[in-house]
Amino acid sequence: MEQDIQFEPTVGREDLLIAGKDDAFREMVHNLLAFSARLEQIRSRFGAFVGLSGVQYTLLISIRQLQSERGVGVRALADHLAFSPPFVTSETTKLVKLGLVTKTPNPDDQRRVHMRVSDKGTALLSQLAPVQQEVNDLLFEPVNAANYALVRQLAASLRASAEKAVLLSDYLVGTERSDQ
Amino acid sequence: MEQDIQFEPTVGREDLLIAGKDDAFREMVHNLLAFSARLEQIRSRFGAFVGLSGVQYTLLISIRQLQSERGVGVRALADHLAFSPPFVTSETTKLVKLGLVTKTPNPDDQRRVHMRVSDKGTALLSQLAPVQQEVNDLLFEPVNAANYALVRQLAASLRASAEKAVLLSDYLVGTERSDQ
DNA sequence: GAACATAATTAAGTTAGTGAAGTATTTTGT
DNA sequence: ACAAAATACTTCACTAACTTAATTATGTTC
Repeated sequence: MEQDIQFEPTVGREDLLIAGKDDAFREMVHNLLAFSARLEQIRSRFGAFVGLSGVQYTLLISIRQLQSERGVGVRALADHLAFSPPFVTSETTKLVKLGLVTKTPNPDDQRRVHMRVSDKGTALLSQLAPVQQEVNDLLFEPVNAANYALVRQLAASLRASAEKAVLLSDYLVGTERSDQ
Repeated sequence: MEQDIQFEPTVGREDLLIAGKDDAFREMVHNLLAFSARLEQIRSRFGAFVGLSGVQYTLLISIRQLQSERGVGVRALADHLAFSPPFVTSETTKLVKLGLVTKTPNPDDQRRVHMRVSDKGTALLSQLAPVQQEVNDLLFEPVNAANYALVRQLAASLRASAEKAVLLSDYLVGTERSDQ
């Protein structure tokens, strides 16, 4: 009987196939997809709590995360979140107008800008902290002392491999698509 | 010295704090965020490869995933992906017009609709399979035979806990926000 | 069988997000 | 030294993504 194979497998590596089928893999991807949709919903709620859109909230915490001593640039932030630079400019400008973020020119390169979360922005985020605690405690309930290190390591390496996968998919779509 | 604490921790559970700080947790969240942004980029590429938008591609594979013998309804699909039902209606109607999806009325309840991926849709997806294989192999490179079961289990339980966390955040934003 | 609830759609609008072009600055090659 | 090319950000003009509100049709309840 050959009819077992319903679809072409969407993954090739033997490690990720079970009895030659990708059902388990697909279910995993589908769960990750749903998880990621929920993360976005939650970010919208967090934003709403402090009067921001979900994206603005995401930008704010990403600036906080990426800002070094000096600050983070528009391009770096856009790349991180997979937004276009103009979009980052326009949304962060709103955050500046709200007084939550500062933009200062990079003294070494006047083209660049350094964005940082202002004191007011930090205050706003700390006002949100109790809500985040409650929600995050529940959201990451499956993560515990026993698997925390592993999950963190996994998150970091998946992020890295995903960056490579984007480049590969860009290449594949760019080339193979052209001869259609 | 008390100055060690820069920000209010964004998570409460002891398991997820290291020396009372949430730095590692925040980095993990930030990595998951970046990962999820890359997933979306990749879905756009997959879509582009077969002439669909990223969302349309996502809808197509989600229909395939959720369709039982009968098919999946608009509401169920909307909930799964956190879209509004009208949006699902309009985008899936496009897929129907492209012949990739079928919509048939539920015989038991004439209000409902059963969506299924058509043969043409299945063919389109299997045409994409080789690209998916290459990209997915790289994307999930950190997942291997040793940790596959665990990662799958984690994906499933995180999805479930995220669903609860959305409800909680809805509640918290709804209530605590009102007295501002 | 009237009142209510639910599923999907249509219509109308907003917001999110992009590409193209522009400005200012820095880098490169000669 | 300085024109040419490259880079960082912005402004502008627009498209696509997505939502809320109202509509239609069917099903449920008492």
